Amino acid sequence: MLEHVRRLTALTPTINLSILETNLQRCQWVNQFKQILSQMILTGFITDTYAASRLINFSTHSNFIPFYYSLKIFNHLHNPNTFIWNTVMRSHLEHHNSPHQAINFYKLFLLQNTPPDHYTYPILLRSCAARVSEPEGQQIHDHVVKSGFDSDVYVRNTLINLYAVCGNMVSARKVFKESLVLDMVSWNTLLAGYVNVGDVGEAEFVYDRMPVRNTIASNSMIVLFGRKGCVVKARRLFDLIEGKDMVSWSALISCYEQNGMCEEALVLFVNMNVCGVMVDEVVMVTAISACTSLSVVLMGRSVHGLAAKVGIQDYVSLQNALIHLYSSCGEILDAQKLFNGGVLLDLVSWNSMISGYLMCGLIEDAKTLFDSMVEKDVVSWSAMISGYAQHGCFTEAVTLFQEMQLLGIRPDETALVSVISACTHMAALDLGKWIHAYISKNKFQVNVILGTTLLDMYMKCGCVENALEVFYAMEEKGVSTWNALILGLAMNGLVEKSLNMFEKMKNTTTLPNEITFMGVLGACRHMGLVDEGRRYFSSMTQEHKIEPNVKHYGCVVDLLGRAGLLKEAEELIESMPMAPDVATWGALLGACRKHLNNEMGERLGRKLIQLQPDHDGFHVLLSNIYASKGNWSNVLEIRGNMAHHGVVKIPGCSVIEANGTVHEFLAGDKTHSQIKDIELMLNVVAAKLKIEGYAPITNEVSLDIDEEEKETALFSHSEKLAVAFGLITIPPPAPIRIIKNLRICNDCHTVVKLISKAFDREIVIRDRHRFHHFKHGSCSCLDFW
DNA sequence: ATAGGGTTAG
Repeated sequence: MLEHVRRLTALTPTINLSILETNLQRCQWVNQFKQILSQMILTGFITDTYAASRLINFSTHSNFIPFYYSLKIFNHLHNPNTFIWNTVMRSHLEHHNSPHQAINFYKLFLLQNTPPDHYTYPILLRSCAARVSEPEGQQIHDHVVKSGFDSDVYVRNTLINLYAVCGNMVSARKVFKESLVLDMVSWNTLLAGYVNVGDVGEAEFVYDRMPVRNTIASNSMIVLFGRKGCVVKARRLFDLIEGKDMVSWSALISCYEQNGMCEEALVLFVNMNVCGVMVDEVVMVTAISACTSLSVVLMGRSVHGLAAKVGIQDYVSLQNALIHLYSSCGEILDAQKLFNGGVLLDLVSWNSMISGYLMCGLIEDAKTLFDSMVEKDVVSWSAMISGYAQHGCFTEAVTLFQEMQLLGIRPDETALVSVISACTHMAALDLGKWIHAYISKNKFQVNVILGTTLLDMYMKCGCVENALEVFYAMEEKGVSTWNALILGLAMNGLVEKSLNMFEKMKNTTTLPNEITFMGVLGACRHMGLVDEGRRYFSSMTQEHKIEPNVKHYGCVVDLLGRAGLLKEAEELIESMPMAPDVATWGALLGACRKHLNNEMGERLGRKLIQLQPDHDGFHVLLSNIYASKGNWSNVLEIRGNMAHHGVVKIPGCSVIEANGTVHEFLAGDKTHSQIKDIELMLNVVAAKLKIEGYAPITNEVSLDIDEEEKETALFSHSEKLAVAFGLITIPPPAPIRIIKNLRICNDCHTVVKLISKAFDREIVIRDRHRFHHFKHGSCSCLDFW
């Protein structure tokens, strides 16, 4: 080592201040720096405090010298002066993102009996501000007062900033008021504090009383107006600014963007370029974000091109925004190209790419990338879990959540929401309850989204009591919360309570939306409240100015149809501004059958089968109409057509009893004993039905099932029907598979309707899409939202 | 030396 040093110093035997300055100016590599350092140690020049401070200053400000070098030099100094201490502390704060270390160095500094100067405290106060740590800041404030630097205007301004950043405007204002000297920075800092806490009144008060209003102050006000949704005020202020700078434009553009006025944001961005104002990566990120919201990939490409032209395309934030843009617009290859070619990628880039893949449905690619990550954060896990949940991979979502638990990573709200929604879809009540307990145990804040998701889960799993508990415990409730409550109660048959809750909602400031009215109209339908249904329907359009959607119409058509108002129902269908969906027509056809209006039923049924021959529902509805009149030859004709069109489906669903017990019915991982109960039930029904003299139309149906389908599910719907009519015996239990995208078919409906009639028992069946509520041999459905 | 603008998971 010593030999090495000697060899190096032999090249430049002497050193003094001017040689040091020259050498440092030329220094571009770590080895050159090492050479200078060795020389200084060997000549003893390092003990010259000023020379040492030049060396430290250089090393902390260069980007090629590792920070531990600076610290090593620092440790070798015998008597570092205040300047050197300040340099090291500032370096921790500014270049190494460790304000905590800056404060630790201050503690060492105090032990040295070296007096701090007026540069020392601003550095420390900024460190506290960076950590948003008011108690630490308060301590430094005490030191400031003791050391007498509290009259320094720089120190006072950084104190105002500290309290402002921590949101303590009382203290910020106190420091401001007690200042003998106030400059523009003091005013702007106080103003920025009120902007930070979102206090428009106080901010305007300060802004109006400023002796001089410069561009920085006006820009702050634009930001505030933008955050508060006062777009017009922001624009007016922008137009009044004499010397608009890049930040003024940037602030207004992001004001538009944040308030959903993305076209205006882009127009302003183009204008900014036309006016020859310089653009940087910050304003470009905002512009790209606006392009993403509007899905205008071409505009995004031109911003990308501009960034390349200006030479700032390598900024990580810009690349991340572009990855997000391209994957949102389905241009996943462009996103991938950016990601693979990115030089300076960060965690956000990886997370954006993962969510980009997920957005495009490339689940495997997302998982591969996720697995290859060396360092994952909560966002990575949440993105992956919620991606799984959104694509119906509920088992995978839950498995990944459990993996995350095993690694001891605390999930965030997104992960919890996603996994609860997976539980909702799978009717995995036990796991859902476990997660609820986990949330309570770990003191997670149950906010609107999380609370609503839990409430929704309990409602959709039939646990009304638990759902209500969650509802009442929630401090803040959003429209989605009320919707989950109102719809959930209606779904579970508590219709009166559902309507009561809607009346309660009217007393709050939360306005109902189209989903709320789905619940309300659905409740009226369950109860057969024709007048109320009509009234709510008109209040939705008249008072609340909500355009009814297909489902709203369908609901009212069903309500009218059930009440026997077939003509009115048909007229409503004809008045619809959009094409009626299958359920709407189904409601009217079902009503025709119930009210024995064969003329209308046959007319509509024949028309619909012609329009949509591949839909099993219409065939069944028409055959039911014939069956109710005993026209068996017509029934067989329609059933034959069904087989011809290949529309016989395999069903699957879960049955939820009023007490919340969930039975997997026809599919799902359940024990044989539960199936046996159902078998037993069906056989009893079969016996009853036979006595009542139903015709065995199921002969035909069971023949329609092909061998392949038989292997897929243990209970095909035709077998069930056959069982119900006592025509065949149940085959020995085979392993039951979970069938995805379960859908209750019409024959399954028929069976359960019969059960509900025979046992005079209400049954609620839930599949992936809706609740089926069976009562007295008829069924009404409420769709999920 | 202290004051103003942006992005990612749902």
